[in-house]
Amino acid sequence: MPRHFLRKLELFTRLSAADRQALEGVVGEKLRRVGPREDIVREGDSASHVSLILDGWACRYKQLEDGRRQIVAFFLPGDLCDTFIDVLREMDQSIGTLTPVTFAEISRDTLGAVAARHPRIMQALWWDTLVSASIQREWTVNLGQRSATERLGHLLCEVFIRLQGVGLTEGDHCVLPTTQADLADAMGLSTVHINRTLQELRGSGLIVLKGRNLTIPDLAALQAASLFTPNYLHLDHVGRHLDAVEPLAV
Amino acid sequence: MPRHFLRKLELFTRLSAADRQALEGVVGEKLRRVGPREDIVREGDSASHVSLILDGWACRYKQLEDGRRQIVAFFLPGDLCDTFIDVLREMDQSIGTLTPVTFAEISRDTLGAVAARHPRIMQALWWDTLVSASIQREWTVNLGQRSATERLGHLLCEVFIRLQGVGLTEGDHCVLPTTQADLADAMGLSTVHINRTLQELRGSGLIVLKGRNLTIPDLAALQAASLFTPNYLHLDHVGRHLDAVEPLAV
DNA sequence: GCTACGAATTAACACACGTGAATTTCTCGA
DNA sequence: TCGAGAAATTCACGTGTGTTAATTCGTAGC
Repeated sequence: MPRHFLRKLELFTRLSAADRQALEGVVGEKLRRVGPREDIVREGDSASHVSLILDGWACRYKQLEDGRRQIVAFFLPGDLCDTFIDVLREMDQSIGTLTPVTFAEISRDTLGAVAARHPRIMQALWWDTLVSASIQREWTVNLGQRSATERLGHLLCEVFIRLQGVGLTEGDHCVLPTTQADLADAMGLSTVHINRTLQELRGSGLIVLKGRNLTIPDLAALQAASLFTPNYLHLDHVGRHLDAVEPLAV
Repeated sequence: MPRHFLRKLELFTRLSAADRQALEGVVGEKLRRVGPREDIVREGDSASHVSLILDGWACRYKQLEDGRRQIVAFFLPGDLCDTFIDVLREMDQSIGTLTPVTFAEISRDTLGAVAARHPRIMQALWWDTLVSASIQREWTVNLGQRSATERLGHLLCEVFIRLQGVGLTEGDHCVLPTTQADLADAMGLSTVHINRTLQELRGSGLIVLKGRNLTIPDLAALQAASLFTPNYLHLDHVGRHLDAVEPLAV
């Protein structure tokens, strides 16, 4: 069931059959399905649950008092939403869906128990968390320094490579189910300018975007044009770096 | 010695005398002192060390190929630099000083051992990590949605309150040892525009900035003008939220 | 196949912010 | 006290991106 998630974790470590089985059990517990543009629950119980996206796209966002919205992270299939982190009191940031989404609501107790019995899972979860933090920092760079074209190109590279990591690309194309307004909120640009920028990327042949279908004919070229380097996604880890990544006293 | 650090952790939990003593021992191990505008070491040994800022300001930044620099985080006295996180291979992001800095280089083994024997320290370290992540997300919002004035005002609110948390403010003023160029790199603005924006904040009486001395006569007013809400700093936690924050299977 | 509504696209105009460069002010060591 | 370099400030001008609003396109429902 959580094949994207498993596939992602295996980018980093090798899971045993028992590991995989344990994770599948956990995911089966409580499945939820919601439509597009809905908020995934986060009050009260939020501290006790983690959400694992099985299908569809979601995002973490913050809404300012005057209505401006900033998307600070995209959640793709296989991503864990650490909803539990800071929603303790004020829940300043929310998690909402962009498309219809199927996700598993996992109680932290359950996940904690599994992780305790399966060290590799624990390590993989850690890796995932650290990568998410790294992505967050890269978004800061993206918003702070890159021009609209670079910025959007950078995002498309990231999304494509992340989707690739969970087996959701085919050759040089993938889906891009977001609205241009969603992209605008993520990039800190207006929808009009997102549109202009997409045209520009299309015009220079760096992307082909028809409806929800995105094709990147020459990923290396798009990367170069966007000053994108994939290192921050840390896909180059394979097992032996485990010890270096493992956090304090597990 | 690590009084700022201890003070910060105690914002969140109550440490015993033994806890404090353990931390002080750890910090004494290896002190380092570097000048302004230097990089704090991060190769090879970086994965095995954590740096604790004792005095001075540092930052995490990324430099693009063409020279543009984005500061993605400020490290103030009492802050832990989780250098160990992603500098494993490519070390895409660096940590550098803004002023002369004194810091303790703590081996992760040592810190891990201490944390294992002192659960409250472990929890406090966790809290600190989660707050850092929350701040990072807020920076994304800041760069994406806020105007230059709001953005800079927001940063000043954040810095002031963080300094307050470690006892480095006096009444309504504190130091701001950064260069306008540093602020520019952090805010994704040009130095010229930082200057203009500072003038504007001065003009409206929201700040008084003379040399390195920053006064905020009416913090609430500055907060309002900057759409700042302190909730993301999670200073409202006191002990009893521990269980909710404690991460997976420690 | 037609309707209706959201999404994408386009256009005209405004302005926040960037750029380059000169000038002034600070800082601090000799 | 002076001088030199760094930081701050100011100016003139250019431009990337925002805003508003109209138009076209796509698509789901009837």
